[in-house]
Amino acid sequence: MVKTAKVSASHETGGLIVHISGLLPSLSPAEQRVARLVVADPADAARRTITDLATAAETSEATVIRFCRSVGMDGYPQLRIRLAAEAARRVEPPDARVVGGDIPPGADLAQIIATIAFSDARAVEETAEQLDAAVCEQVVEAISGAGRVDIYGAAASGFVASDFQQKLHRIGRTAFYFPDVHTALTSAALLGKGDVAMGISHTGTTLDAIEVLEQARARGATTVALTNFPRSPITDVADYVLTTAARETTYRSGAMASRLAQLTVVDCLFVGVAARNRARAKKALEVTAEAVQPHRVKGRRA
Amino acid sequence: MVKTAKVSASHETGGLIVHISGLLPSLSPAEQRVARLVVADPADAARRTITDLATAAETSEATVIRFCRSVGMDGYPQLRIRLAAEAARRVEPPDARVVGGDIPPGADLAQIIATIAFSDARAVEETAEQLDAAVCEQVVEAISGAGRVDIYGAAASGFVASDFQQKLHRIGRTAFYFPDVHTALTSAALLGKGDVAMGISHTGTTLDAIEVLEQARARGATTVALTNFPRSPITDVADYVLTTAARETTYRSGAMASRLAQLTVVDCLFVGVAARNRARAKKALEVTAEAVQPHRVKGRRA
DNA sequence: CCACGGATGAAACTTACTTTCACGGAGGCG
DNA sequence: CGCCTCCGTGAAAGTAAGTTTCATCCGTGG
Repeated sequence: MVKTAKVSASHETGGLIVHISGLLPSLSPAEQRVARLVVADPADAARRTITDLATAAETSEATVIRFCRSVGMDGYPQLRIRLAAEAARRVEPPDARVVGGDIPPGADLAQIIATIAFSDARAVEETAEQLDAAVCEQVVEAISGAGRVDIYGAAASGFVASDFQQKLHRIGRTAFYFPDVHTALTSAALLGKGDVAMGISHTGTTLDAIEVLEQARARGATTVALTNFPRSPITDVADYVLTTAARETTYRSGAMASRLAQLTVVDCLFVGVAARNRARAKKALEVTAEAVQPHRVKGRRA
Repeated sequence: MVKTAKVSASHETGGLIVHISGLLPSLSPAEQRVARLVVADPADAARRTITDLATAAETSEATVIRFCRSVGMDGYPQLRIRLAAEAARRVEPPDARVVGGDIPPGADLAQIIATIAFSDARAVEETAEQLDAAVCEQVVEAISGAGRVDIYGAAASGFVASDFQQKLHRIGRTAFYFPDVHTALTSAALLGKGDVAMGISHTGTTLDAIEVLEQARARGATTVALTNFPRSPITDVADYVLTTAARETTYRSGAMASRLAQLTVVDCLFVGVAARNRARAKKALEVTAEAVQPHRVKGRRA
């Protein structure tokens, strides 16, 4: 558990708002009220005094301080300053009404496209911003040295898991993805020291993924979690925690932005692993590309 | 105090640093020392407490307050916040070397992350920009009215296809995805007028996808292609062509940005379809979300 | 039903910020 | 030449903001 402790130290710059929204579910009700105010209008919050903000959130100053600590700040003044900085950096979204998070009932397709692209792109950028390079590095190292890598994810996260599996496989690393929990658990039971198990769950509450990591950990394997919520249950069973920064809107079950954010992280890990052994990875990619050549139409593409 | 009065009105936003340097000569010696510190490193000044800054400027807190008033602020906290905001606005452009597209051999993970995030986010944004809303609208309409939707994609595009299938399924539309060409062809043969077949291929040269669309078209189904290359072979067999805008870099076989771009398009179509029948889609999402509830850890994510 | 633990706000407390005021030195005037 | 005035200055008092402590409340599980 010690190694994950330092994860919190990352967030030195940027992504504070997203970071807060990520922590939101893990906060107590009163703190959530504060968090919502802050997220809704960071610039405004930065202008307020602690008493003022406490009143606005219908709570006490003490709770506001607790909130500050919960999101990793020393105290209120620091939060204020970080919020001011964050707010200043903010790019004005194309259409405030649309981008507010939700898609209005009467929206036409052009609006929908703008909204989605905005939140998708933001998720990717913000995820990268708050990603802890040190933790990534360790995960890359673990994967590079692993005899075997098991990846698990359900539903939408399953695609991501599967995508990562395919990528690793293509550069010659032994990786598995099992859509079925039972098979995954069986496989996890066969992992050992030096192997890696990775669980992907946006909410971090998917029982199946947690079980798989637990099993893998019990066998001595290194466990990695990829989730949007830094304090969700899955992080309890992970040696390394990688977080995404997606604020899903309505249709959240559609898991749109979160999925892109997860893929971004996967890309980073993939390139990291590939970069560790450029020659071998490059060779593997060329060979695999050749293999599918007969399935392509020759000639123009422009 | 009269001299400073008029200054306060202007400079509501931005240019604070410049403003201060302009006023510098008109300030008293002790205030100038404060001003110089502030101008030299606004971000650092924002971090300091008033006592701290006073000590650093070898003066008293009172002078710092006077300085605040001299430059038109209400008090120290306001100055702090404005400085933080100002400092944050100075965005340093991402490392050109990294962002150029390719990843240099000696790159560390932080660089890799920045590069990937940049190209991924760009792909998403640019794809949305060039996406033809009218074509999307027609595709959405076709899918909404379809008795059945067959989606085909190979390898990386297969994930996207599968993702789309799952999404449509979740909102109650009959959609299929077959990882196997043979099965896909068989299925395509059973399509008819009013049905939709969608082929996803980054290069637009994947034979399998083309064959599936050809088959579907021959049966009277509406065919849709999703590709990065607007004039690639697959577009010849498609009634509607949707394009992505991803410029893949090295490791292109890794299909990173292209995949995100494809997913963005899929998201747009999905939301478009869902928006056509909000009530039904919402209901379906709720029901499906409930269905997996037992597989989640209960309680808040602490 | 009780014991427990977490969440919460009131109040005590500390620190940061602001104001007041007295000192000292520069310049002006008698 | 000396006194008077005014401005800049920091010490110290005063006020407001932020922080800690602790008693209470409420839901949970034994």
